[in-house]
Amino acid sequence: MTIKELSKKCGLSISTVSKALNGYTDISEATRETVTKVAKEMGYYPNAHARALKTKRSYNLGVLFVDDTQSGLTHAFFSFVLENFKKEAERHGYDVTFISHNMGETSMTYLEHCHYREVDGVCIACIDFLDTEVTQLVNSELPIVTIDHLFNNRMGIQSNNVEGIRQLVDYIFTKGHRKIAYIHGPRSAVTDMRLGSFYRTMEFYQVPVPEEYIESCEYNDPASAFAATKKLLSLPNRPTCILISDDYAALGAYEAAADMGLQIPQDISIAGYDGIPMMQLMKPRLTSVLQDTHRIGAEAASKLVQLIESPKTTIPEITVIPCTLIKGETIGELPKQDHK
Amino acid sequence: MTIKELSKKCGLSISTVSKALNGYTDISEATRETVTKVAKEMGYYPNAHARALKTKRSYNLGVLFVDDTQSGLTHAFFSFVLENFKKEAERHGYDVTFISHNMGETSMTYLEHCHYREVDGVCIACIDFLDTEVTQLVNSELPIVTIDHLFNNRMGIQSNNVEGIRQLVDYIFTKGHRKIAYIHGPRSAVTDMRLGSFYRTMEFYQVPVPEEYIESCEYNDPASAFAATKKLLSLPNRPTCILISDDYAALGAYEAAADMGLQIPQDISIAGYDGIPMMQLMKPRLTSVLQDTHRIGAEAASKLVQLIESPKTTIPEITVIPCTLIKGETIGELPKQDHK
DNA sequence: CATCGTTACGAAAACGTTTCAGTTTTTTAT
DNA sequence: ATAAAAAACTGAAACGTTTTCGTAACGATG
Repeated sequence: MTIKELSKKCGLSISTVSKALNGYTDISEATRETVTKVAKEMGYYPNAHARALKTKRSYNLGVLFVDDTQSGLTHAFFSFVLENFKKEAERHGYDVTFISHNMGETSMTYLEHCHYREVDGVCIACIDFLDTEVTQLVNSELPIVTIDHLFNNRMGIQSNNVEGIRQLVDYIFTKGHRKIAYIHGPRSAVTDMRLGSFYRTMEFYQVPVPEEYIESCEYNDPASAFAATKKLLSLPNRPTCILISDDYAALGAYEAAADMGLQIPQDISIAGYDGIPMMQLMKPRLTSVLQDTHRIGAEAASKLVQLIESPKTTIPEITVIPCTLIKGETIGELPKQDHK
Repeated sequence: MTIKELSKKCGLSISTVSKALNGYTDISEATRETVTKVAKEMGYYPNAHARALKTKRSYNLGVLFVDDTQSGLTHAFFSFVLENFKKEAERHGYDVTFISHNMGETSMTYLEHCHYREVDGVCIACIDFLDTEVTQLVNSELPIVTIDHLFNNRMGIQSNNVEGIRQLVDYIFTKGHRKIAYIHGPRSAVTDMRLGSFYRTMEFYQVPVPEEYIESCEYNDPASAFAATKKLLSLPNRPTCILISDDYAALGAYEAAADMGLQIPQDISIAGYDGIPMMQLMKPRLTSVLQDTHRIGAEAASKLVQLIESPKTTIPEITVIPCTLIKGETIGELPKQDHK
């Protein structure tokens, strides 16, 4: 079912049919109607490749997503962002192509893959943003939106990490905790914001943070969080509350506590970050900061589409998505005398 | 960077360059070498759309995946299958495109989407296989592989559900349980196999299954499993062990038990199905049947590629993937006198 | 009636490839 | 040295679109 056959059925030329379908104004309403009608009847859709070849628009959005734990689509948090990105992209008529650098035998750079598939734009998330291949991509002429990292003069979507941590620490304070440890993820823009917000909030409350209360683990990796939690729990001056890099990693903290015979939240309080649904089904329900994966994904997609479809009138901007505290059940209330 | 520019650099015609890159034999080794060398230097890759237009091969595999809970990429089990499918597809030089029926304003059928993007083949998983749009796709001329459902004369990948349930029930029997209930998923090929295997195994042990021990819930839906579990636990003649449709739904059973003040596995035993990693981090670790998501995804991709690349010599066959019992900690040992 | 403006349509080039059917060059055989 | 065969290369069409430019038809205008 090509446009040629369709035009034959309509008794019109190829160009007329094409124009009728693409909203050109030099087509009478009558013929436009018949064309669209016949097209619908025959289930005609313009071939995406032919169209892409001619117009340089593939209606494909690239997604670059490479996490340390190699979880890919199974990522406990980002799979939600991706799902919503995909849904919004489809709403705008775009399909999604995952960008990688090993296609068959030959390996290509991310940028080469983008050119090869002629994606109209790229969403970059959860990756080592300092990787040379990534910066090569960012420095290209392609429309780009990044999630959780900002590049100069590029669209960026950011969850409000500063506010998230602040709310979380605030809440923990109201529960009477002062000895608060933080197991943060590897150095990155996100980690810096959260850790910075943690320090500033603690400073605001004029509570010093002992150096040994700051540990690190991999994101999305319960095993490394398990190790870090055990380390903190073995400290002579043990913290009463531990913040963990993310919800999924927090599973390692549950395990570490159980391993040392400690009850959550009676003996030790913990909190995660992300607010993934599954952790709200745990006993006890994890205290966390809910990131709005729907808005993050959808905004990323719609901003990217906007950038593609109206490059002139669209200026790169950063969009901050608010997050919400989930109180959960893993922060215990400390007796009054322990309050400062 | 088009083939035209490349040919100019090489001082050869377009056709020669094309043939040199595509392994034609009427090209001297010398020129082939220079062409490949220059191509690599310049980072040349043939434009995927132009190539697809000409060759009718897009090197894109469609994935059709629509679950009841609308979880999409976030599906606790299938995201693993998809991730492995994608990895294997990429190894063969194929990208993955998700097939849906709402692209922009216009809605197209699954088959139309496939034609529109000219995917070379489709993997169908976790969907209502009786949907007319799905059968339309299955009856098309496209290479197709299905996961967990078999169509006549089509490639199929199947996890060994019969054996999985058998092993699980066997194990539960050795722990002394006789009053075993099953919360199965909605009617489907998979459900039929598992439920059938459950009945047959129980029959083998000559243990009758009371009708009220069979409940149902949605797959991947803790809420509905919660409800079904509560129902079973409220029975006058309460079962000692409950099988749940899948691991993620089993979270609902943990909750139902806690809700009724019952300890797992002391007061009630439960088991899931799938063996998703997260449930092995729960306390207590869920007893389950581990499906080999790696092999399921990878086999689906490689069989599909085989079907695409050697249609003559490839005959549709069903591939059965073995699964493994995960003993976990959620099946309690019943005292001897309770044994039959 | 000639001219002009509109309106509606069509011819053809172009996008970047692959591939068929030549054509030129080189090698081999006589 | 010449013809034939083989090897190496090239021209051009084709894939299914979009889009520029041209033109036919037609009513309106002077």
